[in-house]
Amino acid sequence: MSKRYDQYCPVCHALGLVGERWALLVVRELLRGPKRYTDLLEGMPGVGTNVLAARLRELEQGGIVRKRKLPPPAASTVYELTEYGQELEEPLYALARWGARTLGPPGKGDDLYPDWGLNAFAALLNTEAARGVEETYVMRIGDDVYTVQLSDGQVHVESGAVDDADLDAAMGMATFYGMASGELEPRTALEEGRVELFAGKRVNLERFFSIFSFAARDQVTA
Amino acid sequence: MSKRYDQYCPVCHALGLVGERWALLVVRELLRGPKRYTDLLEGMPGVGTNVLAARLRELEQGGIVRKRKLPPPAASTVYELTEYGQELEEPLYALARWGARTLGPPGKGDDLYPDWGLNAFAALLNTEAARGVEETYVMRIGDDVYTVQLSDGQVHVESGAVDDADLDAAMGMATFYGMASGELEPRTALEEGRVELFAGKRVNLERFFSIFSFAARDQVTA
DNA sequence: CGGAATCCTCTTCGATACTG
DNA sequence: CAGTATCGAAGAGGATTCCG
Repeated sequence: MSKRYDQYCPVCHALGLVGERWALLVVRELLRGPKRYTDLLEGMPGVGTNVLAARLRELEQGGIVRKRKLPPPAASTVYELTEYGQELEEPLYALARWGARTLGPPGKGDDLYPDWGLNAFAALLNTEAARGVEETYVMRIGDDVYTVQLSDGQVHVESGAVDDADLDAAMGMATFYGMASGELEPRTALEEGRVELFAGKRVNLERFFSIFSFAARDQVTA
Repeated sequence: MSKRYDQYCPVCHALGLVGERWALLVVRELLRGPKRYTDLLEGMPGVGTNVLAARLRELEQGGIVRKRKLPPPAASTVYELTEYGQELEEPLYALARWGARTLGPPGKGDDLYPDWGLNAFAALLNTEAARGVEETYVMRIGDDVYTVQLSDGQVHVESGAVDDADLDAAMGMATFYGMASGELEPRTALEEGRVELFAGKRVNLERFFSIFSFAARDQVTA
């Protein structure tokens, strides 16, 4: 059984469900779809198989994660978030934005986890600025390529590029981080040649980073 | 030193700062103002003095908490949140709302922590519904009385009542929880005599709980 | 009396090895 | 592939003690 805080309080209750070490990382891994036990192990370096098993058991008891067996051809068991588990997206992204403010750009030895962008763009989305915007962007960051679609106030992200994007830009990770954090002006980055723009520049970088950032969020929400 | 997750990721970084046991409860305690070491101990039953001291040290190193000495008359040291620590309000409240959905109304043996409402109303605030609203409410819940002022999209809560409220209502905790969660219709609660309305009923309960709730939040944010 | 450091026991973690 | 079993190391919780 997981440790509890003996106090009647929503925060205590929430922490009783997902407050233990590794628990929220399991949620992060599952936010973008079901995964197998082994994939989870791989996505969370250092976890230790027994601890992962224990967390999954606790999360399952808490109604956050569900175990499911895939039909025969690929008869493996996967873990997925329940509806209640999916609702952790907002709190988790809020925490991620907060953390990103002091994270700093990645160094060369830092390992990004695969498909980091799938969560990143969703987390950075400024819902107020995105209202009514119907656009598609291709962002090529380091070795990763993402297509970000904005429609009806919702964001949809997937790996890879599409042809008819309103903006198609390539840059390094540190450059992206700088602009998303507000420390680096898109104009400056362009002048210094740190960003390369491809076909379909109907939308400029300023606009993109006014919608996706973790710096402006405070002013906007406040 | 606190345990870390060896992965370059905002969530990992955030959890490295406030992911350890008791850390977020310290933040909860300090959100509404500075507190002394002993007050913290009291507000977090079960913490153990060494663990609290360790957490405070780690939070101080992380730039989340600051230690300050009060001037001579009451020469005691207090702990307070830094600006960066204050920015945890959004993530923490998001987590609290999520937790509240499965918390259920309090039983008789459950101890509410003192001044729970100061955080609760701020956490439940639906910013979209509050836009442009300039009103003051007095909520008498169980033995606690709070004045909730809405102005300029911001909420201000304090203990006690004022005279010129737009709504002044008294109810039990379970009734309040039911209405805030959306499980209990204010109309029904009134018919059953579970809510008592006092002078100044210019605003009805429906309106109040359309602004303060954790049930409707998902539809609104989505 | 407020603000801790110390000591002790117990649980949990992380790593490796092993099994259906 | 999907875990369980085991073991040393680290951390939590509780009580006591110390310092200003």
